[in-house]
Amino acid sequence: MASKDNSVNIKEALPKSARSYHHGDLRAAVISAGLKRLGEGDARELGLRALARDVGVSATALYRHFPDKEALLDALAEEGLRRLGALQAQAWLKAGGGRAGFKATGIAYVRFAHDEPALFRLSFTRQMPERKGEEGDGGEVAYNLLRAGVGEVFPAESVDAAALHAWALVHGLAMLILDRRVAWDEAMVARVVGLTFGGVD
Amino acid sequence: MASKDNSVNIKEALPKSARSYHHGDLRAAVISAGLKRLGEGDARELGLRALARDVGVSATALYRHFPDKEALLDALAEEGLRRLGALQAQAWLKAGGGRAGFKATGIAYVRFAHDEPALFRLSFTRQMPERKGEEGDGGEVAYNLLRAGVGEVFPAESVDAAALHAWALVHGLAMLILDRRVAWDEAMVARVVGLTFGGVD
DNA sequence: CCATCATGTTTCCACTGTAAACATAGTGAG
DNA sequence: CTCACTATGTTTACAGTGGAAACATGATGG
Repeated sequence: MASKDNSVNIKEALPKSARSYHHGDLRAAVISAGLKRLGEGDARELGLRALARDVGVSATALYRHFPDKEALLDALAEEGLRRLGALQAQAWLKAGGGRAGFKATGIAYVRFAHDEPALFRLSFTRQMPERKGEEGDGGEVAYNLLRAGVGEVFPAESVDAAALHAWALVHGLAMLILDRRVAWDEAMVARVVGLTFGGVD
Repeated sequence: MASKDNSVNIKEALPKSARSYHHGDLRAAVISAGLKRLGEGDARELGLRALARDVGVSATALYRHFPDKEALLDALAEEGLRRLGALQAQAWLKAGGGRAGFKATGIAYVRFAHDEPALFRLSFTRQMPERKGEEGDGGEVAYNLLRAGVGEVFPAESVDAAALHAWALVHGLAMLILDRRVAWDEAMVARVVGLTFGGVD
């Protein structure tokens, strides 16, 4: 139960702390390094070796913590979803909930994609590992907020369709911006999101 | 002008025809092979070598026709956009234009993504090569249809915002389906698209 | 007929993910 | 305390990748 806990500490891979064999919680360190690398521009091809070098460990050491590279990327993706959820929750609160709050979560979604393009892309451009059913996957916060928001804004209509509509809108906007199909322009984003999410500015 | 013409002939790489040195228009053959491979499931990592083998030529031969792998992928992506545009145009006509036609183009967009996931992803998940300004890029048909449709459905509102809204909606829907965030369900897609695109069933 | 050039082949290299064998460092039982 | 055990990390090795360089060949135009 409590053994498979993720949720990275951004504490720079605590040099000497709790469960520390040789390195001191490598798993967290390598994820942290991966996030940093994704944050900078040199995203594409974050190689397994480069990542290991960042952390000061030899490449194959990572295989003690992840079965393969895909698993490592999955972990990074999960952390991305968690951060997205946190930003949305924050936006919702700051706007005081309701219609305005819902719109704010939508804008936060797109802004996150713009601010962390590599992380966002990694988080979503990845075949879902077919949920077992339980086990939080980091995207939960975002999804619950979505449902709640939809419930408030479209109380009468089909929640399923409306929720999917809202999600697809912001996700498409984010993707089109990431792939340079449309230029980043926050005012424009706000207007477009407003068309569906309603609410005042 | 007429020298850089793409637009692949699907004629199985015409064995003996016009400009045929050793192979007989390899460029077209390799693109065709790439599309086939994308069409089947074995999409991920369509390797340069495997592609060359498909076509019966040795790997480095491809470099006579494409500066590097990226360029090859760009060509495939362009063909994908062309096909998408064609399907949308067809859907528009069959529905008789107008609101219903516009909605049909939206549904066609998502259906294309579902039917050709690898090709769709490749076509869009690729940094735009910063248009020179002229030079059709295959996505033109789709974009023009979008503007025209928006003009008919939202004559009063801001065309820019409405067009972006419509595009983002279908694109997001497509992406979420591709990445298994939501299940493919044509009826649901039609309903969601209808929320924005309006029009009868 | 031959020089040229477009096309294709061979060979090679740096780099990648990862398997296998080995090394080491903490831990718990006797 | 000691010693086997296990979790962690290192070295080495290998197949596969995209791509450069040198060489081969076949069409073509003077």
